[in-house]
Amino acid sequence: MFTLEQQLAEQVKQAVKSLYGLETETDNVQIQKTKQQFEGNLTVVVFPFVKAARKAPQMVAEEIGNALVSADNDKRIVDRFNAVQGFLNLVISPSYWMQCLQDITSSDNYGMQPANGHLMMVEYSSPNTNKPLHLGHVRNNLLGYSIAKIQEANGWHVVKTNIVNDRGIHICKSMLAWQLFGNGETPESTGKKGDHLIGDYYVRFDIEYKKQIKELMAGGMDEDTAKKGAPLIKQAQAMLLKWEQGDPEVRALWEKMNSWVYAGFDETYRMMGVSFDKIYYESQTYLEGKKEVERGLNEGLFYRREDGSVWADLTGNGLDEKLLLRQDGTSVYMTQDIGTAKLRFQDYPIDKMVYVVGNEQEYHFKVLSILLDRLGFRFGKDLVHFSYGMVELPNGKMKSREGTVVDADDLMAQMIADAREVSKDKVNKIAGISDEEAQEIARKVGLGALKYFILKVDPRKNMLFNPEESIDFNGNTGPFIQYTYARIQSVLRKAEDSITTGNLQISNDKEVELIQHLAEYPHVVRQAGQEFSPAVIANYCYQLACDFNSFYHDYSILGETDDSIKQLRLLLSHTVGKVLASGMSLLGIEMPERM
RNA sequence: GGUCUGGUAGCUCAGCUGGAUAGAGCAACAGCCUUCUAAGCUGUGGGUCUCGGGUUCGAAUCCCGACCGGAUCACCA
Repeated sequence: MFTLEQQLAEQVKQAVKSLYGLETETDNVQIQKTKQQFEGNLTVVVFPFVKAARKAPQMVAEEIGNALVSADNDKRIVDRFNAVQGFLNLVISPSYWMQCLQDITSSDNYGMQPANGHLMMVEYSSPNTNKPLHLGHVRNNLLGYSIAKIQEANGWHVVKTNIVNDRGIHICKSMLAWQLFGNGETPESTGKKGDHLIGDYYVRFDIEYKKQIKELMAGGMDEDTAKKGAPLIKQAQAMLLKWEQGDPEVRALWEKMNSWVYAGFDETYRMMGVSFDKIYYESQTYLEGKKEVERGLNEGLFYRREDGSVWADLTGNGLDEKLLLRQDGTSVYMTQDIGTAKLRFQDYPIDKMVYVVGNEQEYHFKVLSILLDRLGFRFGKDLVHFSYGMVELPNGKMKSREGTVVDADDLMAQMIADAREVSKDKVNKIAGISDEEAQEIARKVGLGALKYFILKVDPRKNMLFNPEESIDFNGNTGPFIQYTYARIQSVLRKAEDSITTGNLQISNDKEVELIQHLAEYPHVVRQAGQEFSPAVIANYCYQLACDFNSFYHDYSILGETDDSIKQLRLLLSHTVGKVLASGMSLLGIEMPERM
């Protein structure tokens, strides 16, 4: 099936050929949506043909317009036109639009591409196990989940994965602080989520550590020596060493504390509505990475310095030299990522690997790509680093240690509470609704507001979040779109017995605009996939909801007396609801049936 | 300093593969509920698209330069 644009482009191509003898490609025919202030649905820009025609733009537009209008009956889709300078505004015939609406309505999985037989793995979230998730992770999780959904819609078989950074000095710090100051506290004994409890001890470590540094410096030591020599950091490093040696006591403590954290993360993920098909743990992949580095060393791809550390020379790639193994033989971030990549490609027939990681790590992924390629992994060269921007607060970046982080659990709870509060102001809305249902609606709306707020902005750009100002529920927001959907469902519920399969009749421009908008959905999904941009979907849904609300305000659906007009409006409303729900689901946003 | 990236209304953001008079939301102001859900609709005000050159029929959009901001260039992750 050809799109309207494709059909028109073909016709313009023919017209230009017969009128001016100019051979052109349909790709060169510029067609855009007609601006609001002119009559028409689509506009052909005729400037490119002016030269060959040797006529004024206005004249060229009119000649092409006439050719389109006088096309054979079976091909004729242009009802009439108007030409404004070099712009040929086309009014598409109502019969085309009605057929279009019916095609959209009757298609299953409208906007979704058929399976392409390829597997894409999307890595996102990737938390450290020493503190709870914050707003930065929220953006990562929402983007990762949405990208996975969008690529699925574009025909990929997607495997969502998570690499948990469960080992290293950071978790040892929490473990040590808990051992020293914890008095055996547990999530059960404190009523705290496990990740928050561990986070508290991570902070506690830092406080005690700073105290020691201060004391040492008061005793005349310089700062650097104090930082390196403080007993606490020595103890933490000793603990890490024991961990690497497999010391049973340390391992047992580590297992216990990580299990608390995972229970906490699970709860956060569940509330956020994200999930994974396969989770990797760095404690299980870093050794594989070391093996690969050793192999590379033996094959002469890397080199060892005198101090025993192992490096990759990337100067030939325009980069620097990169450390792969420390002089004590322990692995670094890069080593682990190599190991993780290897295991993943052993586990799955991956055609495309996507890493959803902040733009601060662009250098890292550039290097990873080169190293994997050098090690002979065919997937290395074209791995995708989906690099997104930071979430900034009014006074800059979030800093864990300065207590300026916005906690993910708190934020979601706050959003839901706000949504509950807002709905209380809406009296006489939904009579006789149960408490549970009201809470469920508040959950969808609160989370919808948060998710939309984050996903509507271009992922590549940094975005600002002001904790002082609550996230809106009016205007260009998730709840606005959810509300539009709920309204539609309300109408459809009431219309249930008056839906027939009678004739359809278009009766105004707003209906046409809506159909035209609906027809763009598959293209929007494709574009979002190509650009890795949930924002494209979000903006589309907003526009569609705007158009529908305007239509809804101006015309009665159930009150329409002409049955064929009423049937068209019902069908149109139904389909708008369907597409809105589909689009929002690609953002991981649920739609309430009423609100 | 090298590399990457951004600068559009008071604020948050669209638009950026060149097209008509640059769009939304929030905030401000003024209207619209005995009628399908007012979390809605309509209107008013608000802009040297950072600045300067260039490319062309046409530039917020492409190119060059400047200024300002952010990221990165760790034996951190």
